Amino acid sequence: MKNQFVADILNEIADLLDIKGEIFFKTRAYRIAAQAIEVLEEDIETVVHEDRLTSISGIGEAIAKKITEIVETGRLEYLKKLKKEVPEGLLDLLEIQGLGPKKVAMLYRNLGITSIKELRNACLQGKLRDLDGFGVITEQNILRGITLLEKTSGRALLNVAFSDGNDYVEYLKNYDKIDAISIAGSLRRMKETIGDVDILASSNHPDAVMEYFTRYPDVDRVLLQGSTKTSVLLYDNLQVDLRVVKEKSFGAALQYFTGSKEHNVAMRSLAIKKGYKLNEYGLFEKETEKYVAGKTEEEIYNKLGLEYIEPELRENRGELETAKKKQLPKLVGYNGILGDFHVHSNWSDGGNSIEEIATISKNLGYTFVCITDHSQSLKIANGLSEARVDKKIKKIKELNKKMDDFKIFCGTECDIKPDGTMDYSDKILKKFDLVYGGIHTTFKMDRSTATKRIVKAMENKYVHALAHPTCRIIGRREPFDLDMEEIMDVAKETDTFLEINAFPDRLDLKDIHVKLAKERGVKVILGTDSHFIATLPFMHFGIATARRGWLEKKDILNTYSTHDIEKMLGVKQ
DNA sequence: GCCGTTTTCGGCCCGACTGTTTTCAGTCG
Repeated sequence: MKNQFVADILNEIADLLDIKGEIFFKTRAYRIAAQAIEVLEEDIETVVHEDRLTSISGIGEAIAKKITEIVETGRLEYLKKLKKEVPEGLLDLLEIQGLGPKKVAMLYRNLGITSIKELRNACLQGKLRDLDGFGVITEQNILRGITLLEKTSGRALLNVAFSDGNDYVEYLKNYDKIDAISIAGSLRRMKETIGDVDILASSNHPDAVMEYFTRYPDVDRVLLQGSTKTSVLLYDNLQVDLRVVKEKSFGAALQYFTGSKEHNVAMRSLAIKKGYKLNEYGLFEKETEKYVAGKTEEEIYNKLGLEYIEPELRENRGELETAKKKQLPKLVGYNGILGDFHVHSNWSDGGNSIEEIATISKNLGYTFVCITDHSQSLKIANGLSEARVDKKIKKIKELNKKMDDFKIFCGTECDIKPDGTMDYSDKILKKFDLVYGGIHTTFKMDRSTATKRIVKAMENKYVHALAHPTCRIIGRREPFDLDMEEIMDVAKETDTFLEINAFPDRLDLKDIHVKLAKERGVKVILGTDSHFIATLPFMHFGIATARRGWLEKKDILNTYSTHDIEKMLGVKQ
């Protein structure tokens, strides 16, 4: 059973209880428990069977009992009972911006509204304005919220938010009343998807800055405007928030608005334990309210007895404890990668020649690139027949002779067939510098069959690496339900590298699996899966994921010299 | 509902903005 499945149920309970009007702290307890399970690195089933649930912080007797029931029966009576009391459609209403549990409950009790469709009709008929706390403007805002929800379905991919956010910051940098500026929020943490872009600035003229902010050419609509916080919606439906603070609070605010929420809660608790109070304006002595720190993030972390924690680590996944012991990893740098292992050329379904890919790679500062075209059975992608493999190897050999200080590896992304065998014979596989095994067909498989399929591929002695291990496509295809612990163990035994596929809609392995790999001693390989040279810079997002998984240079094949890589892959000189 | 060398009961992170009010509740992050 997936941990996510259990976490989703607990979050659903929290939402339902919220609408029922339960006390805030009870519903929060369910959300905290859900989060604890989401970041859990081991299988929740194992924890249940070994009776260790209550040893997880945030899970007590009552929730442990419910989790046990979910794991053992696949369902939960309590949830069934709640759903009888609270119509399920009300959960959809919570997704609408500006609607929370109190208002949703009000709509249900007074107007019997249980779906977005009914809500829209009620708004259009002006039925909401007579309810306590509602008005004409609320009706209009709800209608807008519904339209937005239908258009966006929530979150943006990292690359979209990254380029929108950085463009916006460049625009703001031109304004002389802004003293300091930074991206904050989940974008600074480089999370795989971004709900909205947070930008933080320091200035002594906040109102003027907000005015300038709202005049950005890509702004469709100003959602709210104040002197500390202003939100706008861009034409591509991404929301951007700007906060403006005084210089001496910039570090505290940056820390606070970078999050994650869970990291901040842990930080605040730690501050309280040490006799301080931490908020977005600074770190203060609890008794005297005396300002202690806040100009930089570093001084706040240090005052609390912690090493500086990189934004990518701030997810409350053990970073505070490790920072206390001064044992945080020295994360791989964004310029620490020497080449891309996963690139398709026009020999299969890519858009560029091997020469073009090599030239651009060299311009990016790389010392190597690996061309990994598809294998023969993937006809739709013009996979290479065995005869064409020999031709391609010959071609790359010739190109390498002409290159100074740059190496083109000849690889393949060889299809792993449903039974776990490879799409090329060992005789052919042997000829490549690097063999990725990758799944491109038959995605509907149960956990044990899918795990066996991948394990069998990794056990092939000519397979060096596993491409996009869970095969997810963010927003479009669910990941394989895999026994990740077994995958990790076999990867370790067979010296198989697991890929972080850097393409923004894959980012596969994802951060928590990367961290698991590191803890299991499994090495990682980075590739963009580019089919056009324009996407080679997506490597940045793969590195971000590596950093979110606590990886250092030594954990990643791409950081080694060409000579060392050849040795590690067993390439014939 | 969870948690605890300040507590097994009484806390639980907290500030900004909006829209509704006429001092505040709800929502958001």
